[in-house]
Amino acid sequence: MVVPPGRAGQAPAGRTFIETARRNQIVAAAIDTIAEVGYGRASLARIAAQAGISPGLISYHFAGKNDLIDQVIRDVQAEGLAYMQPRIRAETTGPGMVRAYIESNLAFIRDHRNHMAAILDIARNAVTPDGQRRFHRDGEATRAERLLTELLAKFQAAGELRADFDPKVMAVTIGAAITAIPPRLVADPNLDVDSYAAEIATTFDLATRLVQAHHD
Amino acid sequence: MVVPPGRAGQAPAGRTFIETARRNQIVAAAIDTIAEVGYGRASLARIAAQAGISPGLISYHFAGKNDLIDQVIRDVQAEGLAYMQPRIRAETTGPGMVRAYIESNLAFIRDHRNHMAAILDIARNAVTPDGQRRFHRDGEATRAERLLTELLAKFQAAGELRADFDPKVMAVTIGAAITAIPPRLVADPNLDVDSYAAEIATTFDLATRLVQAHHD
Amino acid sequence: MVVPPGRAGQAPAGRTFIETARRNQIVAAAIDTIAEVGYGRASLARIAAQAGISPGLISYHFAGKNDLIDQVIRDVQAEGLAYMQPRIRAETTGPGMVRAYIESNLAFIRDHRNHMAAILDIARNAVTPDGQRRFHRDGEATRAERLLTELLAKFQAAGELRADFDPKVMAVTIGAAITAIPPRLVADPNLDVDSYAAEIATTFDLATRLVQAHHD
Amino acid sequence: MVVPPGRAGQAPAGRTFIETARRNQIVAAAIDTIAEVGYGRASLARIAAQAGISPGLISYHFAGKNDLIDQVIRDVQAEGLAYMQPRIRAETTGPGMVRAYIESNLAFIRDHRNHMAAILDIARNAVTPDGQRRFHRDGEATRAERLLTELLAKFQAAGELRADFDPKVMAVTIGAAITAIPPRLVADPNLDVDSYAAEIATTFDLATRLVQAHHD
DNA sequence: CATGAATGAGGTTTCATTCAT
DNA sequence: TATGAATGAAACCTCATTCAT
Repeated sequence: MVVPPGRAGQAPAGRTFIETARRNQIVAAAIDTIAEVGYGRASLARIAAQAGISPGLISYHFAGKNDLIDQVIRDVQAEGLAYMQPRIRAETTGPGMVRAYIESNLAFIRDHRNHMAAILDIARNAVTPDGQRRFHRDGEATRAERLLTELLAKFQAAGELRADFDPKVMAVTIGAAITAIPPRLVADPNLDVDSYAAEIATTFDLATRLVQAHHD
Repeated sequence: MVVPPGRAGQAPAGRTFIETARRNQIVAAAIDTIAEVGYGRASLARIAAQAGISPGLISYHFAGKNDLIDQVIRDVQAEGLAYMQPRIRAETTGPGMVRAYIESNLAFIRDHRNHMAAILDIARNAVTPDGQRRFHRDGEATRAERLLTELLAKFQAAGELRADFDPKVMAVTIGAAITAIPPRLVADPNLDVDSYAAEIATTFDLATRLVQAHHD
Repeated sequence: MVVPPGRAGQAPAGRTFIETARRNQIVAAAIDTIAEVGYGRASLARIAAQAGISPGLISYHFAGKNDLIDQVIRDVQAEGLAYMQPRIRAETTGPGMVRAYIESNLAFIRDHRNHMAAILDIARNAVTPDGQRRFHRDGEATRAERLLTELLAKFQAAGELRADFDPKVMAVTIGAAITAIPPRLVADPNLDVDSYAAEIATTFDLATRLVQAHHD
Repeated sequence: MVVPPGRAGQAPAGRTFIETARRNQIVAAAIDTIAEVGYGRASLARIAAQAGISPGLISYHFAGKNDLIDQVIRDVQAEGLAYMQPRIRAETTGPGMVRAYIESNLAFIRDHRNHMAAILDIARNAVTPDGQRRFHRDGEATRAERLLTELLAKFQAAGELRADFDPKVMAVTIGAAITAIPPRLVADPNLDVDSYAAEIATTFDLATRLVQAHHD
């Protein structure tokens, strides 16, 4: 059902081939389960059933539920960045970068329907044993958000984008527009992601491009 | 901690004064608890502790957890619409409406920090006993989203906004930009909502206004 | 809904007229509620709702749930005996007594559909706070059963009934045949109690009458 | 305490040996608990205590309390029918069948003291979550009652039993006489079931046999 | 490596009972 | 007298986690 996570096949130091395969299988099952029923209902028993294994095996391969969830986050983030970064870095103009960021991000979402839905749900809901949120604490930015903020600021400084927007706020806004899509895509598999992408890209192209002299 | 919900003081038919007060107190405690620990961890026991009452008392005043949650949704939605609608309807121009929508929405959020955070979390996470999502099913639009879609289409038809954007996609995008704020505001109470609002309003002003002739 | 319990109107020593009326009203509501939903689901709140009063009022008039239940038993038993005894005592022959016992008992049931259903359900289910059964302990016979046992033995001794049956076993058997009816009558209000009564009376007439000489 | 339910040792498809043993153990504990304290007080916690296990383990092996109760019913019914049917079918005469029905039923009760007491209590008290009775709805006959009704009608048609009794009413009456025994046997372990059986068998032999010509 | 059995904590809910008004 | 608000215990059930095999 799910495209296997990107690190599949890699065997990090100290892990056997089988162990790596099992971990990847479990992570994939976790992604599908969370995307389908939400983080709150994604019990280890359900994830195990999705993977066709016993619940105890998850505890054998991961230190606990949090450890599994961390691996999901790491895998999906790594895969997403691997997909997006070359496409963004290939752009040399400000507007080109903005468009590439949006379109590559949504293309990744289109091709990995459950991955982003899962980690967004995790980010919003996962808690530590004492009830603190495990992610999005203290308003800290996500990794992608920090990258985008830096790029926007760089092209502003180069005079390639409108100078008078706050790059952090714009990055948050663009990020919000993108992260609105995955849950809708899960709920409606026929959603036309590409046309959403084109609309959103145009929206933020207009919002960030250098303003022309004009007559009001 | 929380601004009391808007219906406070009203005693609907068949409810005593004390009952109305208690229900409002419980709804307020639910809003604060959900905003703080998330819907998934907002057990009736925790909400009761927040309100300083026994868990059983919540069941005495509400038919069940779903009934309480429904009341939270109704109260916050009613209060939000009561705040926003006059400010939006007062605008007669397309750009004015877009700005008023964004700014009134964020002003409401600024003044009722936990309310929107709570109902957004509920909308994303609440499920029926059989595991179906109770809200946001099948990608259906929220009430506010439908309203904004209609307004955008109306001003497009009137030639007051750029004609070639999809009003539904734009409404989703604007909604996403706004709903990104409440969790950040909860996490960082010093967040300057007004400056966020101004930035976002400008962003979507540029994205939706009639495009001037210009030289690329 | 229910025919008011028989003691209505009597004001035992130390009880005001209003208090007696209230107690009778509550007992009647308890009978209907137990007959409808069973003893296990007949909470004080539900009985109070059936009576149109508040739950606290029941606690005011009765020392506790057990006290109320005891009153139900006493009232229904008293009323039943008041109806049956004269009809039974009027009979002078053994077979006549057997028939009168069965028919008067079922006539009382026919005219007070919920009363017997309620006390039978209570007898089978009511427990003390420490979990012991409150009635039918140690196989002790009911009041009606003891009466019937004595009558059967008397007419056996008089040579009016078959001598070689155990009067206690026969009383239990007759009692079982009768007590099978009330729950069926509650479930099927159209049940023809009179024809049941005639069949059962004939059955036990044949079973208890003096055996004729006959050829197998 | 209880004779283990009849399916013990059988391992239905998909169940491990241990699981089958545990399920049988839990069913046996449920039977004893229900017979002792009644269905209403037979909480899963009490059944677990009776079995010497934790309450959660019952939920692990059964989908819920209803699932466990259903298994109790199925096991006891299957075992009872397996015991009674051959003994009844072996009889070729009407009076023989009536006697065999009563005596085999009570012999089963004598040898499985708690089994019938438990399922009778369940049948009278078990309800669905919305308060409907789960068994004995709308006065519908039990399985054993239907069987007996058919047999009585068959032998009536064959001229082997008195023609002018209603076979359904007679079946209800015989069933009532039998089901009166289990709770008494539970309350008084010294009850002489066999002599009860002989008395009851004679009672219904007289009530159903062909009436001889006689002089009134 | 892997399973399935088992536990104990915590969830929502119902209910008899008490008490201020 | 009567109400309705309130409590705390106990019900069923889910779940992360541990452990013998």
